[in-house]
Amino acid sequence: MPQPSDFSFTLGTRLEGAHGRTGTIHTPHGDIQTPAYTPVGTKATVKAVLPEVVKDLGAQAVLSNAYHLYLQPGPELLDLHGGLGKFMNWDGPTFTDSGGFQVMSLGSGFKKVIDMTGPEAQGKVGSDDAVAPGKERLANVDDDGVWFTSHINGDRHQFTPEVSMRIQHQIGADVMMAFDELTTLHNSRGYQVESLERTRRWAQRSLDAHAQLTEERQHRPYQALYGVIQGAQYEDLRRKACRDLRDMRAEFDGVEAGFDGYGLGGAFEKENLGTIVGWCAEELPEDKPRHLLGISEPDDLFAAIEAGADTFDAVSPTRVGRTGAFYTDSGRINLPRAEFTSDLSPLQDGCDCYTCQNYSKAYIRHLIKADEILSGTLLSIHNLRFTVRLVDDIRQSIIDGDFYEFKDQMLGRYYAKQNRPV
RNA sequence: GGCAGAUUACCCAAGCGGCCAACGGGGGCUGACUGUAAAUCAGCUGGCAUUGCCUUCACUGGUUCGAAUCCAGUAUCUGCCA
Repeated sequence: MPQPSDFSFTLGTRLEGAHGRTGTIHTPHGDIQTPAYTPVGTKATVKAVLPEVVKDLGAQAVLSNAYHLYLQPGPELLDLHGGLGKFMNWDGPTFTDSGGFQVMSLGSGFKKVIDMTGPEAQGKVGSDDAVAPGKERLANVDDDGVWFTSHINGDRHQFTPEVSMRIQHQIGADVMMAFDELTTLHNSRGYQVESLERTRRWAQRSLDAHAQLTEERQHRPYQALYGVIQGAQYEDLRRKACRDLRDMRAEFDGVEAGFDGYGLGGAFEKENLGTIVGWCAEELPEDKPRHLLGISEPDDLFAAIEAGADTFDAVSPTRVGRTGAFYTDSGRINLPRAEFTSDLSPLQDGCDCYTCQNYSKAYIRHLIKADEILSGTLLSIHNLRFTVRLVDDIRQSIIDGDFYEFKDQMLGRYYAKQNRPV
């Protein structure tokens, strides 16, 4: 019978002088050495990359999205396949996001665009006027849940914590996220307070629904549930959110249990990302994993790992790759630039990825210019490998005791863009 | 040989007397992208300069206060008729 104890976290090496640590997450589909970056495969595919390649480049897990898979092809089909992993031919651990991100990206995230045309930013984003009136919000929040208008066919769907949990159970990922509301940096403190209270109630409902579904679906391996912490940039709200979720309990077959881990959510400003993660690390239990949602830029990874985050997902490596840019130790670079027209060198000298082992900048640039889809594949592979390797190296530096030296060296080079020959 | 119609910036193409350095594509250049409505999106693309100025719409000449737009001639191209 599946039970919360089927999922666990073992602490490894602690980072001196901070909350950072290494560890191992044990899931029914294998272990994850942390810290770890997990590629995003929203619709049960890491866009443009074969799952075997994702595995070969060192990714330990992938994260998909409940909202997108609910709309298409429907969670029943994944259940029929025996879960997300079997469905997409990924035999390692899997995560799903709850659909909480879409509350923002299809709802208030749109408001952000409108806000930018306001007095403060007037004249800076001329196109928003043209775009804004024609678009409508595709997500509307109330206390019970969120009404989504499908971007695929316009159908209306209500997402509630219970709906999200049912869908995530059907999808069958090893780690699920509680249904939350993601706010933006543009929301007022008043709205953040209101939203956080809603997210707290949704977390309890998610946990209750999860306990019930775990009982109902005993033929499946145990699926872990992370509570998602919001609270924007406010210390009191973040700390309260952590304590609330830390103490939350539900009854699993007569046994009380809480969340199996925690998702750190919200829109972050780079300057205070580490600080916010640090507040959370102080409040959250040390023996539960902490997943920072949607973050993967090198400086953010260092800051968040140092402050105590264990796993990360973000679309950046794949999206940036599909849209023509690549990561290097010296910063992110747009490959379509004319200077690379006949550059026969790999994206990054010394990179061990499949792309760099076999292709030149000039070739991949040609693919982009010629509109060939292989460019997206090759750049995604490189960017994923870059990010996975960076986090692996950070993990090793914690074990070796030279995290801070590695951080200074890496970030010094990465952000010294102005010194880069162009 | 006759008749008709074309000629616009790198390419295609709108414009048919002033609001035109000239719509829109393509191409080119640059930038953005962090729980993916994203193989997407944005800006620039005659020259020079801080509002502005200068040289352009095949060429030459005219009409007009004012022409890419009207007239005449020239060149080239395309149809149709011999």
